[in-house]
Amino acid sequence: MDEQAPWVQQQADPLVPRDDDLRHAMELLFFAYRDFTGEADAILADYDMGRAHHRAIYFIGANTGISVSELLAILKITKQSLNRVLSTLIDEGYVVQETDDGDRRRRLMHLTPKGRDLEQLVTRRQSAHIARAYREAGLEATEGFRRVLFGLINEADRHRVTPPATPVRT
Amino acid sequence: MDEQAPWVQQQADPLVPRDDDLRHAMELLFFAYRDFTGEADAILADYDMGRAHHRAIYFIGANTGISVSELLAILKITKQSLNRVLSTLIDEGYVVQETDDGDRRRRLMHLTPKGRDLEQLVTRRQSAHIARAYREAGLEATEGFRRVLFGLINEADRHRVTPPATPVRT
DNA sequence: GCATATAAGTCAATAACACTGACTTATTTT
DNA sequence: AAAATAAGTCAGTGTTATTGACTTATATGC
Repeated sequence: MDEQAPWVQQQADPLVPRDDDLRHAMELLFFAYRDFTGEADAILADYDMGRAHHRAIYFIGANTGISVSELLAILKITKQSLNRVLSTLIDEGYVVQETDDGDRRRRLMHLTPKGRDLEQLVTRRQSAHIARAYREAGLEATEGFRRVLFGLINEADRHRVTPPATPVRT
Repeated sequence: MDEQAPWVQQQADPLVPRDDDLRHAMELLFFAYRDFTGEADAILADYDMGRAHHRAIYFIGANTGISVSELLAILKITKQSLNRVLSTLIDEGYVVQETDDGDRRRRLMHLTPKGRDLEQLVTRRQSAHIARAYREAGLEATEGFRRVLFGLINEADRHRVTPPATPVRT
């Protein structure tokens, strides 16, 4: 008796989304994310890197001076997984680490010019993808897109999203 | 000479999104997708399955009678990758294949009751996640969410998204 | 009927990305 | 001085994906 009878399943209240609307949302998320990341993956493959390298480069670029533990909290992977990626990026001169003067246990990371170049190459390509979708959907739709996605993020992690300099609307 | 001078970078035209708005969108996608899929991954781990198994179960459930090649086109993975996952699902009784009477080369797949149960267990949990975000964002925002995500999908694949029975608005 | 194309399945080898658990080193905090 | 924290490292493992070659069965075009 887990199933609802079909004649009461379709809710009149628009604040209670129907099952097929929720399925639709899940599929949109899957396909959009698949195509969005596929673009970056293709570029990174030319550099013998994968998605994990891109994520590290992106978030170090977006958070200059980030520590290893902060980056781990963003990526939600283990230290060992990050280490493999980070070692490569440091060895090949995309990222540098510097000891924090305030707390000498911490290693603050930033991109080298080479790292910045690669980050921008990928980010620009992905930006163009998003910019097109934004233009086609219209300004109001982009605000809704942000609101829903923000709501999908665990509350504890919402503060990690870097907000735009000036909000488009409140 | 790839960079724009900073004093012309901020566009007045709202249809040309700013760089920081696009970065914001990319981060929202990353965090939202991470937390959205994390939920399903956690459930599937109890069944010794991963994300790939879930995707297969989901799309077979959503497209009863789908062929192997159609499923490959949705997942955009190789036949070999799918085969490993599919073999497990068939061996353990979540999925069955039947030869298509019209074209006997094709194997049409559908979920068993056991498969349907698992699919619904995961889908319901994820639905609750989305339903909450939808409710919090409001009806208008959900429409924007859909419009932008749809625009992020490669045009050639947009027809693969199962639309809701009745569109919420046009 | 034969050649070609398509759908599915299979083999072997490989790589990217992730995991667990245990442990060391340096540094800061209590 | 003891405990906690940040980073790094070691060994072993698993999932998801890849490429390339190949087989089988069936359908289609000529």
